[in-house]
Amino acid sequence: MNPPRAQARKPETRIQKRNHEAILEAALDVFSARGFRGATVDQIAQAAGLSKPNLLYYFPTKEAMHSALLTGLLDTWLAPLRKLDAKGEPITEILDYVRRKLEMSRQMPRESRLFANEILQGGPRLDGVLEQELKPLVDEKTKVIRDWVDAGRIAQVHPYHLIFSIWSLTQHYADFDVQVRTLLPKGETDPFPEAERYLVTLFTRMLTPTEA
Amino acid sequence: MNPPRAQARKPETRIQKRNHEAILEAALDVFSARGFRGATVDQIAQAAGLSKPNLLYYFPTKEAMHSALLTGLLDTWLAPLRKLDAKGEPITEILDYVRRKLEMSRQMPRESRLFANEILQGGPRLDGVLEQELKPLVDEKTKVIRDWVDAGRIAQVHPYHLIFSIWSLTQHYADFDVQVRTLLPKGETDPFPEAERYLVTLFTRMLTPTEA
DNA sequence: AATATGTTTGACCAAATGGTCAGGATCACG
DNA sequence: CGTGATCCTGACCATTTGGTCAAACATATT
Repeated sequence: MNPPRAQARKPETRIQKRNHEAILEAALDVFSARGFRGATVDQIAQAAGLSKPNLLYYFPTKEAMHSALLTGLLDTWLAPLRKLDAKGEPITEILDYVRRKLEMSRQMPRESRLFANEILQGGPRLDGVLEQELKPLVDEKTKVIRDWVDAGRIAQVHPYHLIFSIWSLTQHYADFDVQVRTLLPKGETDPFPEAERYLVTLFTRMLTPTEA
Repeated sequence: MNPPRAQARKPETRIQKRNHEAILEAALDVFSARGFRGATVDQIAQAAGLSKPNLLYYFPTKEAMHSALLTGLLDTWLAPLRKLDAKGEPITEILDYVRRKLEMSRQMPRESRLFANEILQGGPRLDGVLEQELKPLVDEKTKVIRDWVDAGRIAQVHPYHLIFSIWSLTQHYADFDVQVRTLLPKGETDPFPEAERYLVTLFTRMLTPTEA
């Protein structure tokens, strides 16, 4: 009778699971393409193949869909950084991180745009997430990088800006996809192989310690 | 009697000029912060200190304000790239371009976000601009870079991806400002000085030809 | 089969929003 | 100072949109 809320943790029925997923999938499509305010519940409903009231049976509000997406995807989104291993070989670790992040831009451009849309507008619906989820992780990993620098295993770099640069360069290929594809010469239909080569070169040159 | 359209090119009165400017200024504020769909004419009116009908006296539609902004700002936005001089010293030229672009992110974050918002959503309101304005300029400048590479004056790099990387890295500090400021340690209130140092290092290492 | 529980929807509502309009206020200028 | 052009606004309108609800429909359980 009552909409299935996330509190009582009743075992989900098959229908619930199916529709829940269909809605989030559709919502990701629409939100990432038009932003929160630009998306309408009707559009999401149509994309999900359900009626509008039916969506609001599963999610109390449009906000709830958006927020379910954001929090649900955050872990996936941060997984590559989590894998950065203090015990690994520094340059390999960082290059692997770059590759994984670029791969995410290729495979999950909608997720990238969802976050981009949100942060662009000051992250009103992200609020605590940055402080509470992202910052601790970044603080931890910048420390790892700082140690590598101090040990002379990679060149002198500002750890935070290194991470920003990895994010910016990799996500660019998802977020600004239209622009990239418009500007690239006709022949190159898929920007990613070349992008990977470029970024690997860039970070190799940036991080390899100079003789002296 | 009739709203001042951009056709007859009548000499603008003082009032027209003042209000036109106030509206565009307000519109930039609101559009850049909330996106096209997220902005309301009322918000812009309030920000401009004018009444809603009065805005629509100067601009026929909300779209018209947005499009006036986009086309009006495009030249400013591309100016730094235009200045890239084929006759200059390659690395200096490129580093100067990076600095100018970063400076624009610092001084004109709203403009950066306006374009970002637009391109993120596939640039529905940008349409021909990318093809007709941006592409020719980029094609021209990538040619310059390619010549530098061929002459061995800078290291081997993919010219288009070099430009993408400059855009992405510099605009990141405007577009993702909230994130950058949230993550940076408390002490560093202004990310830009450190960002400049980081980017200059990065592109120096990236572009300096290797001995051999 | 009866009943309870879960799912779906057409019809509807209130608020927000882009835009209009008739008329009033103000300004430029002869 | 009078008159036509420009500028401005309150009131209004049509549409869109997030959300509600009662009732119908489906499914599981006994």
